[in-house]
Amino acid sequence: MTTENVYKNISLKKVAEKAGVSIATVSRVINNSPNVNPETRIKIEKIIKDLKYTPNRVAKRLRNRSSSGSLLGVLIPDIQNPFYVEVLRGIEDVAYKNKYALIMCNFAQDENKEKLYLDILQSESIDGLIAAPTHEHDQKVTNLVKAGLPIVCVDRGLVDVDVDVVLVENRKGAFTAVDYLAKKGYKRIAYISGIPKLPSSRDRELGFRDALEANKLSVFTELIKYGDSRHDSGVRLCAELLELPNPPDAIFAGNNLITLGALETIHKKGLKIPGEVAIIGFDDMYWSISLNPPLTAVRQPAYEIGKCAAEQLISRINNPGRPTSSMILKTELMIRNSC
Amino acid sequence: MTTENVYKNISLKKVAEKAGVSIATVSRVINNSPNVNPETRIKIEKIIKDLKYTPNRVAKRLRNRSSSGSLLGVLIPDIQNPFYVEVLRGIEDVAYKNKYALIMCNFAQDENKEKLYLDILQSESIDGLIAAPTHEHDQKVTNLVKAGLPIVCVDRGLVDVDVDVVLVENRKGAFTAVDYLAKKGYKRIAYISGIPKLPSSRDRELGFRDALEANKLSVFTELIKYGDSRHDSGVRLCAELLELPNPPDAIFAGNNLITLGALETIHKKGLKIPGEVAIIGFDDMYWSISLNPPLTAVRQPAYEIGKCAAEQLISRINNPGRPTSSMILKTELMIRNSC
DNA sequence: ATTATTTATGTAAACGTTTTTATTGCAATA
DNA sequence: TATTGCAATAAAAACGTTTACATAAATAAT
Repeated sequence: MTTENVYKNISLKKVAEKAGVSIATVSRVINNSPNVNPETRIKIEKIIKDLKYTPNRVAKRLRNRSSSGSLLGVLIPDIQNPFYVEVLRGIEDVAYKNKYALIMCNFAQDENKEKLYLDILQSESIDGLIAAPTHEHDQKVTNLVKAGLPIVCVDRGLVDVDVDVVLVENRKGAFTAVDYLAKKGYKRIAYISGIPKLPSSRDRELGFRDALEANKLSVFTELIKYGDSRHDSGVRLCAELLELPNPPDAIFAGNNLITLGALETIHKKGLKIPGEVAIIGFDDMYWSISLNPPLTAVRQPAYEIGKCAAEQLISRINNPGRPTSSMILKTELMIRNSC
Repeated sequence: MTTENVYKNISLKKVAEKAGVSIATVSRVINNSPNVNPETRIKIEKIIKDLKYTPNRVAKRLRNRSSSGSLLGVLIPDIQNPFYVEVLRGIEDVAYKNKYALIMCNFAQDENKEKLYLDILQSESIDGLIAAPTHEHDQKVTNLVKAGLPIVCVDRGLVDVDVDVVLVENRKGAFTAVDYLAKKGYKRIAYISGIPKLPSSRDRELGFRDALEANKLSVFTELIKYGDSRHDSGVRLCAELLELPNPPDAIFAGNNLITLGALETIHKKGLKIPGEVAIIGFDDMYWSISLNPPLTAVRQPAYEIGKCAAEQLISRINNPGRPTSSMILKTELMIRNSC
């Protein structure tokens, strides 16, 4: 049933034996505590090298509830979304530099899965967590924050508790995009929203409405569609829009995956972009230029988000007392040919 | 300097106290071992529920070198590559179903980073590893296999040791693609290869050559370019190809990222696809249809690869003695409009 | 010369499990 | 009745660390 690995690492004990010294002393040289005889230190260091000793991170974590340079959790909603992949890259780079390993949890927008993963993370005694919670009132994450686990939220904040957070200017970014559309002369602009309970979706909708108002365009409620932030909902909702008796002349897509889905639908219907319908996306991808047509989109600095979040997290781990901070990063309009 | 989390989980001890019983007994009901009084069991189960006890996975792993349902390592070369993201999804789904958490290690084609990550993984006492090693002779991974750590290789095998492996028919897939090109009448077909020391790159080149030969086309060595499997090399090598005095009329791109890079270059030069230059890719993406033009490509069942690998791994963990197996999955030509 | 302080090291407890071994009480067997 | 066997449980060791405490020797202070 259960198994046994043959391989076994060198432990402190082995090193101590070889050096004719107690494990405490060896531990001290490893964590270079003061008060160890320079000669002893050198001798032990040599043995450590010879034996290729590496400390056991599991034992370390068991002993020290939070041990420096150990394990970070990452809880993301959808690893198929290139945005989160970029965020992950940013996190990973920083984590690696600081000798943290990453437990990756992709909860696929499933709140049950999220809960289970959080249990696992807690039970793995992670040192900190970067999370994009399912929504602003996420109980489980909120509780963890309250319990004192270092946490940084990305893409979406938490409302019932004070927590570090890294976001982008969703409202402003959306405004820029839709304003651009309006200035180009489009009159019937649609919005395909991601999951409406997400603050990012709502903020983008606000930006969308701001821009329509600023340009004295009316908002047509039938042109606002709410989906689930995934590719299929882009496909489906875009079809619904285009089949309207009076379809939109331009579409603002709420995220990456929705944009791709919408493009798919438009192409399937054989419509010309931007001639018959224009499209602008929230979220840029490095291959947006190779899309048909090259996509105009609001770029989120995804890599930066991940990087900042990881830095914030590590800073909090090292200094749990410091006041919480929220970083709001800027977006950028990447103008190409889809509108 | 170091920190202390306030939060602390319920331990076996607490449960045992509450139940007026020894921790051994509690442990027994948890792992439902036989020989525990049904009444005691019920009583303890209730307390476990009341106290919301969850076992500490760290302690578990420390005690049992390999404890069922704990930690798996994933070592992948490039998380920016959508192919690996799909593989990861497959792995993650299976892992989650079996209560394994995943430590994600993205070594970004950097052998040093790979080594460091492997050290970390080992020191985390992972139960098993899914890896796409840097090359067939990867010392570190080879050693781990020899040491008895359950390992499954994906995308690339290991040559100095017997190991489970999940691959696709690279040679045949490449043949199909290039044969398709040839049958369409293209005469000067180029190949942009990924890292040449990877077996997958080499196999795809073999398939490429097979197809040229089968169609009585000559291979022009100046039309075979070797890169590093990344986006930039696609951009660069495609440019080199197109600037040749006698440029190719069709390009077979060795992977995902290369295809995207090549597309970028072709578009920058304002060439018509497939009129002025055709392109066919190895690796399909779910949004290939939205590219300009919709991309014809060889589809690897990436999700399946991940799924199979994870299943193989778990099966090996539960049964370390079983003979190694290699699974070779089929590819599929997705015909669209880029050639 | 005596006491206090510092320095280097060792001992042992603790983290939360699993598991081997030991200890009960009780029924069954002789 | 004495012995054996079994079922249920407890006790304790082990996994590999860190660290508070103890000890001993060496140095400094009185």
